[in-house]
Amino acid sequence: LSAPRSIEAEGRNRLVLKLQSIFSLSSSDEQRIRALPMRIERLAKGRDIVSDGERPKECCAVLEGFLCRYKVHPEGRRQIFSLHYAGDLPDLQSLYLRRMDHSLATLTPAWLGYVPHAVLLRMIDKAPHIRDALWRDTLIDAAIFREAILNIGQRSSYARIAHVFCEMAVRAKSVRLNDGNSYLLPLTQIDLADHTGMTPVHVNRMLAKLRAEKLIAKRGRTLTILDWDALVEAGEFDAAYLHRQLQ
Amino acid sequence: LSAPRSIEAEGRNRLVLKLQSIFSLSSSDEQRIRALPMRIERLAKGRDIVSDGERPKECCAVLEGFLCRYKVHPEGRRQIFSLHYAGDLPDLQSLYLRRMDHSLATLTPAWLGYVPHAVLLRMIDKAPHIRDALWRDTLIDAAIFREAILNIGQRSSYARIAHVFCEMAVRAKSVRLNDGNSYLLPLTQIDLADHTGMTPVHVNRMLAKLRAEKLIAKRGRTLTILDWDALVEAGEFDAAYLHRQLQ
DNA sequence: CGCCTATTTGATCTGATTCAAACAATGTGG
DNA sequence: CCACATTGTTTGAATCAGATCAAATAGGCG
Repeated sequence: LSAPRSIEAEGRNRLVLKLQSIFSLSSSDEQRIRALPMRIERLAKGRDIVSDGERPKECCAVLEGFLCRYKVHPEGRRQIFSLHYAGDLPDLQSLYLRRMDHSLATLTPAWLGYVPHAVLLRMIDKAPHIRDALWRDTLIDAAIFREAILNIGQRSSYARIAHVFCEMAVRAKSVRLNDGNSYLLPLTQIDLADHTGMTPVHVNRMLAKLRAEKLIAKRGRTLTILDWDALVEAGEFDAAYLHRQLQ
Repeated sequence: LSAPRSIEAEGRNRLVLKLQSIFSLSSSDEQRIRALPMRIERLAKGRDIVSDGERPKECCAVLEGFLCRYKVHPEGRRQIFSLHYAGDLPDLQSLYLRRMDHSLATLTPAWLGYVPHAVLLRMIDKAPHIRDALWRDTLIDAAIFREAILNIGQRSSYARIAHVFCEMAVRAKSVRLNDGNSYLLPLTQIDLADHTGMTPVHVNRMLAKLRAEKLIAKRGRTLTILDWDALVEAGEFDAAYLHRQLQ
């Protein structure tokens, strides 16, 4: 059950790609990241990595797979806050917020690299540039949350779906998980519904509309964008909030 | 037009109270905060402090008044992301995200203390504890955004309003802006609508219901909580996400 | 193959929006 | 300090986007 070398290497690559997409890393900082000691583990899909209320002692890096952060509402409904590709550090905030106020789970089988808080704290103490990159990452995280508030609070259900597809297209591209106009988006319609505050039935109908209007195609876990400009317009998408470095 | 000494002193006090509510500050760190050089300014209500797209060179501390962060949706609708009392540093993220992806504005006349980025960067370099406190503050900010996503995405309109009243009660208390069960909440129903993703008309009806059921009373800018337990239940409120230090 | 999980479609219902108008409160200048 | 303008609140009626309920169909996968 130990990780094939290639998975670990590719995961570390995406970690570097992700950070480079939001910050200029020096080559020595890049080396530190590549050398970061990790406990590597595989998790099946639908499993919690950390759960609401826990006090984790490590952060997790996504080496492969697709995760989400979510919280379950008293009446049993799940709200997905954000989605995470390989390269992301989705629970960085646990470094300074001891107790989880939400859960982190796999949406597909995933390979994860666990880094103890103590190790991370030592690294950011020695490499202030990496600290700044990580702080910036958590701030972009917050910007993504703000956009989600706007998405759910103000946009029509049709636009909400289009917006998610635009955002994830940009983020997939940052870590080279796209293939031309196609990219990996292993979300069920139920997941999409939980992310956009809609019902699965209504997601299905809006998806049908997006397909009918030839903006996208979706086959299994692959989403193909057929008309980027039209999708951007439909989702009222402006990538500024993702704060990418000029690429 | 210069700030009365008392307003500045009280504002700095609330800044310290706010940070102490989320972090343990040493007395030397407290002194640094109290001595932080600021350019103090008064702003009328309804004015932008920083606007979407700008590249501010300073952060602002709220010394007195009530602010909101918001973004205007293409069709002209405003989404309010968060509300800010005296003691808050609502645009700390501009330290690491150069370009604003939303706006910050006054909801009441306000006194603000502007601190240049360079000054802040120097301070957090010399006082790593303050840096950690500020990082933690931005992380709690993100937690508040997550809760707003859950609020708008999953809760009924009645619960949404109740939830906002609970959150703001806790936050007002942290900086001593409450008076027993009453606290300052200078929001119009339009502001509340823009914050909760509802229409003003519907906010009005839900407010009437909260009053009819004797959970709250609202007179002008003061909100009085008549039945805290019932309000918490109505809003499905759990303060864990605010990550307050044990008080 | 057969089970389980997801997707699709149709019919009905409802919470919230929209439109409209009256009313109250607040602020401003003469 | 009052007249008037402006902004915010309240109420009613019509309408609609999206939810709910139900059932059929299609895909994965052991």
